[in-house]
Amino acid sequence: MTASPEPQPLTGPVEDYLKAIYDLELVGSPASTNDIADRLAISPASVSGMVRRLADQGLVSHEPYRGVRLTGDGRRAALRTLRRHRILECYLTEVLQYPWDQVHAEAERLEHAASEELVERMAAALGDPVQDPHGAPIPTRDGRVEESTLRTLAEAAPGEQVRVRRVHDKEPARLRYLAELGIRPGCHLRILDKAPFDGPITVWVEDAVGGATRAVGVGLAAQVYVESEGQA
Amino acid sequence: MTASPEPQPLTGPVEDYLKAIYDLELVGSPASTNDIADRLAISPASVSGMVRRLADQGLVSHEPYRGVRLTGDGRRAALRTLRRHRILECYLTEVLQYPWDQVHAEAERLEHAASEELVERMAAALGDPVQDPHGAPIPTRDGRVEESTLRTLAEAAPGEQVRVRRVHDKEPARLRYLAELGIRPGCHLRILDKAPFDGPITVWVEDAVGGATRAVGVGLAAQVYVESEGQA
DNA sequence: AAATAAGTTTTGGCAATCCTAATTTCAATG
DNA sequence: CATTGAAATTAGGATTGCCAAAACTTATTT
Repeated sequence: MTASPEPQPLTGPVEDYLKAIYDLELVGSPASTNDIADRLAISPASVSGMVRRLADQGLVSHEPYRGVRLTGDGRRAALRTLRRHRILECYLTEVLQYPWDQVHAEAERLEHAASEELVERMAAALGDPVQDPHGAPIPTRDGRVEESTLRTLAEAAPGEQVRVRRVHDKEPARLRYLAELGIRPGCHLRILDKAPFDGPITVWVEDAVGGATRAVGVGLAAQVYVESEGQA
Repeated sequence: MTASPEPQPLTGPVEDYLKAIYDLELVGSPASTNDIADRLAISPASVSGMVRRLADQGLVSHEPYRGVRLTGDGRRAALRTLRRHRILECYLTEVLQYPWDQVHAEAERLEHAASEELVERMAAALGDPVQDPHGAPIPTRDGRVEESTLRTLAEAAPGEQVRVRRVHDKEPARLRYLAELGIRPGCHLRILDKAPFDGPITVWVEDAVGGATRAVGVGLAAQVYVESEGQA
């Protein structure tokens, strides 16, 4: 039995890069320099520089002009950070009553400073949650996640009944608006109509008080992940 | 009525310097380069460099070869950080059941990342505590503290009865040992004996189960602050 | 006053991260 | 196969923070 090697502490920026690459890789292909740059709002040139350092540290493998992939170590580090981030989000929401749209930003800052110890105490206080307030799965202590491939609300067809599983968490304004509409993980929707030419999607929100009809633009609908529950 | 100017966010190291200078200034004289260096465990050369930047930012005033003093802005910033630190310590101890000797290190990391918002939510959850687990006073939101000048246990005379008000918090090992002895803020001691030549101080610890006699070296006793409660 | 000890500052460097501008590479097109 | 446009990389700089070693100031001692 090999002792699990103590993961050396990474800097904040390094953790951010690894998270971004992890996320970009989820769709299958390696993460491109530009995508990483967009995601982190820094210049592509800076990404080139950092990617070399990450490769030197064995956290990613880099094929020039082809993109970046996490190594085993890199992936484990990314998942540790993701676990910290998502447990922090749960804790801020459930225990400290943080508003839905603010938890992401706060967790983003805390995740680099919080120790495993602290995060595990929070997880225990919450009874080891399995998903964060936006529906994202929380990696286990030993680095397992089940990242389900979900369709977005923008892809659902009229007549379908769906359950919202997850929503994007980066933009507070959009989150506040979704909350207003009553659309949040776990809620049930029926797709009533989908206007042509990328027009709005009209849905029936079961869980709103007495149910309600709402129109959602495609841009927003593309950030809402759903799971099919049947046809009307 | 002037609007309180939004304090710009400071970097972690800057906050650490300000806290150190605040602490060193408490004894009256300006903080010397070497003292700051010792406190932060960095070289005097680095302190010189940083002190210039702090002075440029108007956070400290610096008389070369004479020492450093916080300006009004610097003092306010130091107290904000101190408030964050101490509330975090309370929260970790009371809500998350952190062991006494570990809260300082965790709070030290979190204080630079936690927002006012988060800290105020924690303070509210605790009912606005006025002192941290080691007995240090918590500055109010508007930057008031009552830093009482206390004697140390090393200065107490045999026959005195004292109440422990505060203990140094930086060294986990010493804190664990003090906890073992039953010496913590709020507890009552009677000084039984003080051996010559900086020898140990023998005390009767009221609050230990059934009371107990303990011998404490001067080094440790100098880190325990007490308030007189009478003579035997 | 001169010498010395103690403390402080300056100098010159290094590492991590970021930037802009210029250059190189890849792949697609005429 | 030469051109071209997009994407990526390198070059050259800035900033924040840190350090070790050299140079300097102050204060004390002879």
